[in-house]
Amino acid sequence: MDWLSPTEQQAWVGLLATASALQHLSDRQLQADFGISFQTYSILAAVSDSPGATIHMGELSGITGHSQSRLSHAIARLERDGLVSRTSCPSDKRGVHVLLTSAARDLLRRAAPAHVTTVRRLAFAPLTEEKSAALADATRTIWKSLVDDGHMPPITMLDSNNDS
Amino acid sequence: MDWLSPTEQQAWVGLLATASALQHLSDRQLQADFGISFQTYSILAAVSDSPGATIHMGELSGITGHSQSRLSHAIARLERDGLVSRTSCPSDKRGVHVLLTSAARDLLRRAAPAHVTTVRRLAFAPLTEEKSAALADATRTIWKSLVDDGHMPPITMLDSNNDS
DNA sequence: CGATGATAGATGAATCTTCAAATACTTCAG
DNA sequence: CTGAAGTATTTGAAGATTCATCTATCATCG
Repeated sequence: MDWLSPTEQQAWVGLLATASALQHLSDRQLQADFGISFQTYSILAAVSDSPGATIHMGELSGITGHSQSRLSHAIARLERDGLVSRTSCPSDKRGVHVLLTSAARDLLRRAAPAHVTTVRRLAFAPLTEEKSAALADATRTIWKSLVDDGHMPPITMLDSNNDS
Repeated sequence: MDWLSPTEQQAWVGLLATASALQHLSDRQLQADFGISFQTYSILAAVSDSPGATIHMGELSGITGHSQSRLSHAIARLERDGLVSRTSCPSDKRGVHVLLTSAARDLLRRAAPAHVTTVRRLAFAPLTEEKSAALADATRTIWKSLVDDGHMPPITMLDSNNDS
């Protein structure tokens, strides 16, 4: 039985610790400046970025990586707080369309720049262009392998070809 | 206002999504094969790896990245389940030493190889040696910056003194 | 058509995490 | 030596997530 090599162990611990820390710090910033969690921001951003600014629960669950149940509870809270609305999908009445309210669009417009600035400062300011690319490459490679093995669904943004 | 560059955006999404997926899958494996969560494994491993196989709550909190409160609750559950014991530190009676029970040492001995195998398979099998090193390097660089800015405490394993 | 099995989502209970105190001990200033 | 301030940890309640289950809809086939 062999343990991980020193490099692998650093990569493993570094990956988990760094991702967790960055998410935590982003959360703190969003919470402090706009009173919303990172989760809320991610969900709203995902809905906003989808064509027609509306999206099925299932797709949203895939994009955000949340379980259906978790997403359902989260969307229920967002609906209660007046940030999204749900409408039954006309073509498939089992499905549900999630739609941003104008309050949410407003919030997103105000929060996005500060959030991007925070991510830049915390995650990318210390990295050279090459290191950022290497990070993107390594994580994309792992993700692709997870998708190929059927462990995870594909994420458009992480597909091998670059876009703009 | 500028958004992230395509590379940065891929690195950002990739980092968060990959870390979350890997942790989730590791958790599933540990849960299925040994009935313990990833969190439990991490805590037990951290205690086991510390000199004397005993550690203060505060240090453990730093190593695992959990808040003190969360750790306190988690350790209480582990104690209830017979995996750790707590003893008051003799030199500073505010402090608490956490100690593994023999059941926990046993569990860890049995679970470690399978866990390592899972991590290898999911995270490092698809990566070349260079990509693993690049991942370690990028995350270490970010972590160092977070430490320098006072956002996070240093982690010994991520200190820069190693290969590279 | 009506039964069968799959899919999308919602729900409640149990579990876990977070947040704001509370407790207990230590340190230091006066 | 006393009290004030700081440190290490715990606690309880509120909020979030998970797990198993439930409802409603769809798709297929006889």
